[in-house]
Amino acid sequence: MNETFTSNVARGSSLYQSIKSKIVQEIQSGILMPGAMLPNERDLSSRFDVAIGTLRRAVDDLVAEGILIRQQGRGTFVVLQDRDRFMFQYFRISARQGQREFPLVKLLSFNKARASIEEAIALGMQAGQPVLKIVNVLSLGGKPVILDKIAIAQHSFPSLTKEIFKNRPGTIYELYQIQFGLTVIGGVERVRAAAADALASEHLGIAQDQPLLQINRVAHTFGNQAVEYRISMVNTEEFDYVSHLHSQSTSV
Amino acid sequence: MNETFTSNVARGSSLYQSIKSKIVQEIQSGILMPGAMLPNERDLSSRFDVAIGTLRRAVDDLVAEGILIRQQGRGTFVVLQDRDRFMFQYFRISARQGQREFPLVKLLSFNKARASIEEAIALGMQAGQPVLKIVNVLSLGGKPVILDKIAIAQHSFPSLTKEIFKNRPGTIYELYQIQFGLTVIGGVERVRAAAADALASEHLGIAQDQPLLQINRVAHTFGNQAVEYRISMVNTEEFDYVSHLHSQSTSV
DNA sequence: AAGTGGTCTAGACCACTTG
DNA sequence: AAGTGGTCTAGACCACTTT
Repeated sequence: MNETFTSNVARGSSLYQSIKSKIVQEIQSGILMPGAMLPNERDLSSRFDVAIGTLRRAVDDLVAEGILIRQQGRGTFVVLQDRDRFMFQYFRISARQGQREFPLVKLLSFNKARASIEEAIALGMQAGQPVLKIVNVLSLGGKPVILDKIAIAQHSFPSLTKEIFKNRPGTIYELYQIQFGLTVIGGVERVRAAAADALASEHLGIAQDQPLLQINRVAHTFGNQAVEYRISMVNTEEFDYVSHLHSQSTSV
Repeated sequence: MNETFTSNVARGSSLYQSIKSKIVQEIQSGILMPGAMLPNERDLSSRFDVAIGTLRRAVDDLVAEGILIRQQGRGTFVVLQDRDRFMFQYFRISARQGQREFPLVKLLSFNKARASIEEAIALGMQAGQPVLKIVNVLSLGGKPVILDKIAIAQHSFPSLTKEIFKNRPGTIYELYQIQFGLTVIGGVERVRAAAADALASEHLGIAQDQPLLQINRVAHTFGNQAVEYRISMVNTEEFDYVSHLHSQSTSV
């Protein structure tokens, strides 16, 4: 009944899967910018030549995956990596007693270097290729609590300079998304305990060998492609890493 | 058009929400036992007097929440807290190099005690009320890696003895579910770094003051009611706590 | 009032699993 | 072959937000 579709052999095999892929492609290609509103569901369903229920099924999935956001009465939008998103999805450090708080981020260093084996594996590249290495200190309640060491492949961020990074108006992931077209849609974190090294000791104002939480995060964009490798050292004297146990799904 | 419904003023306000509640009630009341197969969707939709799409929407939600599981061609089942479920949802410790592995659990102690303030807050009870305190050592690859200290309210597990606990055929959550009708459906974990104390040092075979990962978990059943408070001390020399960052939902 | 997403219906047909 | 869940249709009407 549908002779006009072009390539329904996208992902999985069902119709709504292929519509998901088409919407994602429009985001990746820049047709749908971060924060942009999608056409309404009736229009979208007729444009894709499917029933509205099928269109909604596709959008349901993308909302569940954190790629789109629906607001009844207003519209459906491409997710923006703003502060709210950051706090909701990517910042799990929370005061043991008291409110959740947005951290103050201070740049310590911004360097070009060659990827170590560990970084190369995490970022899916060859060891020795150029990476940008950034170190930040994050403060909560006025005190330095987290030391973040970020590694990103230089070829993904060709024009990024220390000044651009430092003067970004929003979050780091917002910079990736708006300036470089790389939308972070998820990540995997491996958490362990480690003794504070000299750098952490100095910038977090703690004794060397104090137990810290080490979080190794690989953040990825569509197609499970790695965007950033980040090692966070967290002083958990007054803060916890909070995680919710629920039945996962994972896809895209 | 529907004059036979009894109490659609259950949760939220929509029809599918009230059907969710009815199914959950049948699980809680024991009409639907863990592992049991639900009637097929056509029967269920006519029993609840709704369209099949509405019935499916309700079941969709319960599947996403980890309460039901669908298997195409076979049926829909009440989730059983077996080993697969445990590994999938509740055991996030993974070897840094190598396969994920089911731990060998060894009982260290099983005692009756009075709830500390911390335990009382976690379990939603009064400090000083009776709790059961259980200590386990979990081994991976033949070596002791995790020390688990469990606290549960005695009034929720009236007939539980050391022998019953020790001789359980399956997982701990399976015991809670089948013997005591308490289905764990989720939990919140607060993770931090801590130095090994004497008990951890002794049973994990490590130096005192070695950095360990401490995981404080409150596991809950329907209605966000706390079932268990568990503190895990993990030797992360060879293992990580693995967590996936995705857009959460949370409900029930 | 107009425009958006949210709920619900009443089917048809497809894909998968099992006896 | 019979039974299960999965996909898809083509609407109607409700709830919410904005102008």
